[in-house]
Amino acid sequence: NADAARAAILAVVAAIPAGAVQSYGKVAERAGLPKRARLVARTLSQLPDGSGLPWHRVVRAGDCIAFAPGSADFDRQRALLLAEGCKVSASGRVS
DNA sequence: TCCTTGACGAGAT
DNA sequence: CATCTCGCCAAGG
Repeated sequence: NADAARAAILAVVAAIPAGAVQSYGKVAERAGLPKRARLVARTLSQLPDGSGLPWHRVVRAGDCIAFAPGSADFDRQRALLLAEGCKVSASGRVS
């Protein structure tokens, strides 16, 4: 049943509107997997490049980017968010 | 099988 | 704010 959970998570992520963000915990909750934020994170981490999914709209609780500021991943995600109109501080907080 | 590691989260200090 | 402590749980060693 791990596949069903994975599919549910991807579906929820795909449904996040451009310009908005959702926390790992919220995504898990909406996917019917309460208390499974880590599973969401793990699932996204294994996403192949160019999967088409808006993985960058998923952030930590409190709306901050999950990667370390300065890391390549952090910069990638920040750029994608800024590109669709989100305000993201240098520290990674999103509004 | 046990132990360690995380794109995590909430609460207490 | 910055740390810590727990709870959670799939993977990989």
